[in-house]
Amino acid sequence: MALTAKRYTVTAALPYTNGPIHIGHLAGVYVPADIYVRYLRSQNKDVAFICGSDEHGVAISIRAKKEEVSPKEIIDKYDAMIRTSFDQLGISFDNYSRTSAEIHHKTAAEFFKNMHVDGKFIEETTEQLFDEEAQQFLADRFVTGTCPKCDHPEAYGDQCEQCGSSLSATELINPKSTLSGSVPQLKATKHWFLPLDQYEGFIREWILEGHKNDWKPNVYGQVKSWVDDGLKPRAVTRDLDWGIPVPVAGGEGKVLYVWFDAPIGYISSTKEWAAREGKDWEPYWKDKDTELVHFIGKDNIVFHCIIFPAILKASKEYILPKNVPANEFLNLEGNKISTSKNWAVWLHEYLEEFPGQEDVLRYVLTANAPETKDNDFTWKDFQTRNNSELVAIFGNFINRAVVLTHKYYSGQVPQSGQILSQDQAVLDEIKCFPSRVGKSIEKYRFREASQEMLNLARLGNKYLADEEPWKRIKDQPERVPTIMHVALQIAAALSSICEPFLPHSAQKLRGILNIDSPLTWETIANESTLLKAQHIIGEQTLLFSKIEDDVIAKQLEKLSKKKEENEQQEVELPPIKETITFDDFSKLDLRVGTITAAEKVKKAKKLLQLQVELGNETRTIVSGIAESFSPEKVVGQQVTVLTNLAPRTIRGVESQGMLLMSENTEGKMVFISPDKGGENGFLIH
RNA sequence: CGCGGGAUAGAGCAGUAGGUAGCUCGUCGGGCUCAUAACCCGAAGGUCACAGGUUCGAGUCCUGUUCCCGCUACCA
Repeated sequence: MALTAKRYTVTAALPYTNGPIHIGHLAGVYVPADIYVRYLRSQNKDVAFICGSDEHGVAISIRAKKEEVSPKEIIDKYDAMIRTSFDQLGISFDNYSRTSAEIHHKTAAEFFKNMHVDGKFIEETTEQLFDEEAQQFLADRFVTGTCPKCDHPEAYGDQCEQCGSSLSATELINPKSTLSGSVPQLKATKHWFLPLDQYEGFIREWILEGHKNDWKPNVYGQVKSWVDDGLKPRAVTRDLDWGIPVPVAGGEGKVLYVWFDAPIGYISSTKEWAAREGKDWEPYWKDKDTELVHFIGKDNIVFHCIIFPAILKASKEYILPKNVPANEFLNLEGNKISTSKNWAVWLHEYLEEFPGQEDVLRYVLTANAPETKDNDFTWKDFQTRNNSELVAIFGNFINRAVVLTHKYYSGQVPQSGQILSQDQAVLDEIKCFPSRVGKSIEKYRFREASQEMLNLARLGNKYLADEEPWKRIKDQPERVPTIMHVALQIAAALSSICEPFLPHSAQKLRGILNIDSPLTWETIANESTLLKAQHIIGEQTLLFSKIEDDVIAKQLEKLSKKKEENEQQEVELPPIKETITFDDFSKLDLRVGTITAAEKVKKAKKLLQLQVELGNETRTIVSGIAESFSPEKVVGQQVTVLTNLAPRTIRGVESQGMLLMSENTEGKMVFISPDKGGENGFLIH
């Protein structure tokens, strides 16, 4: 492994300025990226740590329309918020830009133009749904209508929730725009496509063969899945008024697809930084001796491992990422973090409620990072990790060493006497830590690295417990200077080793030990004396403080309040449909039935194929309830059946009727079944 | 359905050249009292999701099954 590259370009996923930053973002991307970068800097490496706000895309445009403000107001608000909170947490970007910046518009447009000139795109005109009232083309998700496969009246343009089939918006019967409610019309529109299929061989060779062993299994597996599935051309332009205008002829009224422009934002941001620092940006993206690393969450894998590399490859000269250490997701108290449901711990709120405890959050998110699978953040765990790891092990060791030094030597590092074998063992052990922690970081195993860092504090506690200077001071006072001397060396080493993980505390610790400039890791690995005899250490203060139960209780209470609010919101019922006549109603043939057999429908996630006994006959009915009930559970269930619904073939099975179902607040299906004593086949009226 | 990731002590996680199952927290017992009731030592606690198979030997390889997450929504 070893850090051999001449320079490093490290990027962290561009946060989307549609909301503030929460702990999921931090654990997945920004904290690990920051640890990695701080580590590189501690090794005196040339690093550019690049990020910025991602400010284009449909979502922002839609949101602006709904709130009746300009997109700019939204992005300005969140960009400012995100910047401040990153800064306070100590995420040490070399540059944090934004994709609405002029330099980015220029850079992205240039990329597009050059690729266009080189014939890297294919152009295609298709018919898409257009909302006259809102004056815009509709993304599939913004169209609803009747599903052509199962007649479900509220299918989305990309997928029907009822039968699970994936659709395209133009297939929907009676389509409706979710923006204005009007009926959209088909309209021809031209778009530019990046023919990813032409890059299949390149991706296969580069990742599937070249990075089989050094990339994380989740990343590698995801890429393999996409490639094996066959890559298809992907549109890189959109009909939208918010974004970077397509800079070639025929592109009027169209913008670059947000996923085309966003990763280029890394490059624009690098340019911005280089200009400010008086550097040349190009080596950071074009020199073969540069290592490019993208920190992202798992949902971004395809963009960073397939689309962006294809763009870089097409533009020549550019280097490809050395690694893309994507993390999995973090849950909160057992539930998925969700911006829309407000189910999150927001960084800006945390910073306000836990002033001076930025490092605690950094530490907890590192120690419990979702590196190999989704993990759960709980406030209880947060408290435990703070109280029994940071406070009890790390902070307490420092405090013991400092208090004893003040007590016995008025704060002066004592001259060590004869070094015994156990002292030497500890001094030797200290020297191993820089490479031990470093190795884990270089392998992107930050959880492991943080625990290794803590082991240095454990070493200190054990050393004090074994040598018992408070006893020796009575029976063997000549031993004590050596013991304290060694203990202080551990404390000094800690002040630097912990820096990537706990930058604020590292600084505080340097204050406590009165160390002016940080010790380099190289010094720690090679020298036995980090704090010389006679050095005066600083005032004793606590490095970390305990978090009491009531603080945690308050956070939990806050969350349960949010949960209640969510449930209340979900109870919002749709309005009563328009009045019908009795004749209309009597057309429905509703009968009591009993499910006698059930099995899953092949190739469908939500469907069960049921045999329903209706007195004189047994019918086959396909129903979208597989996610709420297992086949065994529904057998014997009495149900209400709409028997005169026109038969329809769903996934190759003819369904001869429909079960009446309702849904509860958790989205679980509920049977509308007759009270006890209903008889199969009898009419319901 | 398919594809990808995951399933290991009460909790969170390690464990890929297959060879007596580890770490942290928690629990229990002991020690110590310099320290933020902190620290140190020891112990209990696991049929490594389930079922088969390969092997002298499998958490580790193969097959099948189950459950969770993602691929699919303004979210890493």
